[in-house]
Amino acid sequence: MPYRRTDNVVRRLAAREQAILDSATALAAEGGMTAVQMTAIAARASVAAGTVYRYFPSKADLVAAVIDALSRRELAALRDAAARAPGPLSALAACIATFAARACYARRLIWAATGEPAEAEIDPLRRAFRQSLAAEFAHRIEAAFRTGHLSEVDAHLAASAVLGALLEGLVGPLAPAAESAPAQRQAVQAATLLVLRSLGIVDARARGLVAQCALPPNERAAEAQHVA
Amino acid sequence: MPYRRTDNVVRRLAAREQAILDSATALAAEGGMTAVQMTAIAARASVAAGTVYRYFPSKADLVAAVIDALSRRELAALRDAAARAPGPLSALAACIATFAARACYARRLIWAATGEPAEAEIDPLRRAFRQSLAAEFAHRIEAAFRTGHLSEVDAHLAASAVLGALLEGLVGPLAPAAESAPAQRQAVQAATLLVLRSLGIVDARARGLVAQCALPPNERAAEAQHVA
DNA sequence: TGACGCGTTGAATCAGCATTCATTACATCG
DNA sequence: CGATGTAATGAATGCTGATTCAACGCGTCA
Repeated sequence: MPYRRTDNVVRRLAAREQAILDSATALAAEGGMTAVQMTAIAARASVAAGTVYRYFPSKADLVAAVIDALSRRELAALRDAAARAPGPLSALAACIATFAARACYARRLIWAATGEPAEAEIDPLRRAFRQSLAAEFAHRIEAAFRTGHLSEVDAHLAASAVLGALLEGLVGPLAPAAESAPAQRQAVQAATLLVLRSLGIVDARARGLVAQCALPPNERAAEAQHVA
Repeated sequence: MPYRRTDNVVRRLAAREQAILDSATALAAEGGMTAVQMTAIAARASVAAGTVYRYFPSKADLVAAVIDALSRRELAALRDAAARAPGPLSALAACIATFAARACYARRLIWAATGEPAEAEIDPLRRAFRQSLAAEFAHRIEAAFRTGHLSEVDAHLAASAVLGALLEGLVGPLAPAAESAPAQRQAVQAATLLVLRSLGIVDARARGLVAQCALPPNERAAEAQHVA
């Protein structure tokens, strides 16, 4: 009878793969892309360097998996936030505010996955990540526009600009180091407001939308946990 | 009598230094940061690898010089555009539109100098470049705010967001490849409009400002030359 | 239990580039 | 024209970090 993998073994293998993935993610979140090195990843996952290659054929593939997982989590959160909203306009606002808040909490990781120096090999992955975020925004922008709530804009351009503004304003190296939680919340709201106004939503209304989006603090904390 | 450098020689040395600088800049503009390699730079400047080190102690210093020169050129252009404007609000608009237009023309170079993967060593330089651009925007935003033309905003945050929006919308990899000159001009105007609105300038007024900023085509072409 | 296959190990290998330096070519000067 | 100091050369060196692979150990099966 041919060799078969026990359930137990299958589980251990899966756990190990996850451990490697987590290790890589944690390193990225703590030290940025420069800290994502095969030996470091292996060490952190309590595994030998060669073992990593049994699970991921190359570093690029591993990083791809990390970014892919992050991408799925973030997109799901955005869609979820949008789905809870009563209409297209608040869905758009919720989407933006949610991204801003989450990006702020998982700042280093998001920056590593979108903006930081890295090998050329993995650049396409980061592009894909940005692409999907922008596409999500574009989708919401178009929906809100169709119901007549926005100035006419090129949704694609606007979505890119929104993404860039949030990333640069909140997670990039120019953004001030996160001090207190309230300060951070305020930054998130300010950024969201800017972005909503850029889409042609008048100031007063934009402020209303931002206020609506604010989640109760404990719920936000819970989300932050999940991101980390 | 001690050895002295003839004027002629001094000139040749300066020319060579400039050639090296130009070579590095051209490589960055054509192939991005990955193409900026010492041997390639040397070859393009018709010089041996070692020679580059007579002029720049390390690659980081050379890249620093490239970015510094770019930074000075761009900042000068922004200040110049602002100085021509009749008041703080149009100065702000001019500054934004000018950056947008120039970034669009020197797209690859600007992207290499601000957003693209690169060695960790030179990351601080890129940060400094972004920093000075953002500072220039912040300065104009504050001036315009003091004359009461803008919504209240955190100038620093707003400036970062503006920079991010323009970079992501116009020069980053998500931005559509530049087709025709008119298409590009339109993109520049659309991006400028978005950004002005984000600062709380109402749509109609923002459109007026954008229209004012449009330069006659030949003048823009001349500027583009200078950038390249 | 013994034979066998799969997963693991980690030191050795490989590759890409920046950087060095012994040598060569050239300028300056008496 | 030598003598001497300066600039240029480019093959060799060094470093960093991904990737490989022969030896090993553990789990599976008869």
